[in-house]
Amino acid sequence: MRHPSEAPPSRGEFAATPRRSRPVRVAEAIKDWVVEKGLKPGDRLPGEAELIARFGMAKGTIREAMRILQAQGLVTTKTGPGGGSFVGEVSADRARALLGNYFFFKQVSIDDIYQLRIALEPELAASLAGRLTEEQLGALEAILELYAAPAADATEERDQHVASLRFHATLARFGSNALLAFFVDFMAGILTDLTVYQRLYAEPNLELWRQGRSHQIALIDALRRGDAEAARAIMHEHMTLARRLMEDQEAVVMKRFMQD
Amino acid sequence: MRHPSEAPPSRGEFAATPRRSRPVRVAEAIKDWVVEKGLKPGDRLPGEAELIARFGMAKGTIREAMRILQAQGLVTTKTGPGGGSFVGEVSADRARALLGNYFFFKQVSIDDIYQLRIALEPELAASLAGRLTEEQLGALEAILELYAAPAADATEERDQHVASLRFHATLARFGSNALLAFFVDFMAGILTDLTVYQRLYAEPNLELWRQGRSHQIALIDALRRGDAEAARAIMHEHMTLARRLMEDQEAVVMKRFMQD
DNA sequence: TAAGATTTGTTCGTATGTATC
DNA sequence: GGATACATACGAACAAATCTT
Repeated sequence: MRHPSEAPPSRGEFAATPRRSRPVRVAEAIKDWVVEKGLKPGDRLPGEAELIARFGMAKGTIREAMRILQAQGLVTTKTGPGGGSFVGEVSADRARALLGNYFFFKQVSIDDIYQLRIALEPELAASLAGRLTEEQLGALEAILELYAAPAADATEERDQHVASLRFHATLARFGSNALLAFFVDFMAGILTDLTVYQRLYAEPNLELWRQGRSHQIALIDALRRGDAEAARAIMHEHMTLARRLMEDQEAVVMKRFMQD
Repeated sequence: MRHPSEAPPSRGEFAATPRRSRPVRVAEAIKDWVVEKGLKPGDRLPGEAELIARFGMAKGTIREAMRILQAQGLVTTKTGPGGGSFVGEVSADRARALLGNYFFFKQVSIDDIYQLRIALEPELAASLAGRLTEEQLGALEAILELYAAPAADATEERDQHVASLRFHATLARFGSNALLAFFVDFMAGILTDLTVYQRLYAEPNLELWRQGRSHQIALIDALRRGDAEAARAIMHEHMTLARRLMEDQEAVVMKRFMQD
């Protein structure tokens, strides 16, 4: 026998489960262990050597398990002394990418996206009224400055639109409802990808620029005044306008897998 | 030299990137390759042996790369003849789990969840009015039957509440807007986890049962009649009621990592 | 600056498990 | 049941990154 350390692979774990491979079982065990121990982001995980001993498995197997956790953003790993694996909070970027891949093979239309934006963004705006610091309001105004003048050509138009989406993403991140913030941010991310990779909004549109900008200026004012209903109404109008301007853009989306 | 097959590890990929490990680089290359080739779910990927040759890397490295893709739900793997790796559509379950982990360390309140449900579920209901088949309507009515009688004890109450959440999840899946459907389903999933793992709604509440059920019956009727605005209004009332009944439940959520 | 220690990263060769024919 | 084709797992050595002295 070459593998004397072959512990009885626990035929009695649970009969119902379709029998997963060892690395995924190890990964799940580690997840459970983290929850059980109440570990928090930054806390140390056992090193490779210890895991090899604890699970009685080969190095490669353990490494594959850690790769699974890394791919899901749950642990980070560093080499060198003091290095090792650590519990990691899943970043917003990674969560966006992971979720984006779910929609890769689904057909999502521009209209689908705007159905959600119209439902969510006004809610976000309303819930933020009167709750932003001057610094945060200033950050929003700084983004507005990026498209203070109308775009000269299609390229500049595209850059401005990306910046405008960043306005919404920034607003989302200021929200205290992490769920709402993520969803809004996610959709801004999709539209950003589209503009960058797909040349949406190719035609400079002076009217869009003028109205969009005035909406956002009015929105900042309402937020500063703490007028939730005004903020909601302005955002609703803003979204409705944006959707109407893209009515002919039936394009399906997701031109790539999202990385990280 | 022990590693003569060490091809120049392409020092010229991109200088800016923080230098990822080989497995993640391979995983990203495969993702790009899938997109480039326009592969679809079920299509074959090169086997281990071929990938080893193509990338000039060791088996372990390639295996770690495939683990990353598996963990993200992008490929599935089978052993045996005719086996190998295949492009896989990310399942809704996996997407839910992956996204759920993002919120693990964040504090999400019941109120946060209901802020979203109130914004989204009425929209979903409205967009489904008049667009469901008799079969789909029947499926919804079948779920309603699961709690036709008031719950006798707390356990039964809990089961009924889970079933009631399944009503919403089912409705979500009938939606044609994949984004909206996922978000609604995701929140039903969170609440289901809470009820199952955390004994929420411990007190049988006859009034909740009566009103909730009558809402859902009226909703099905509106959906069948094709009355979008009625469906929206009923769902809004339903959600508002549900939120009010949990106002004291400030509990934070996410008691475990979601598996698969 | 340089050497050493520590920890993950990668490789190679071999053996085992599993599903198909 | 045996042969085949594939993933899965093991183990030992070597490489690279990073911290300490």
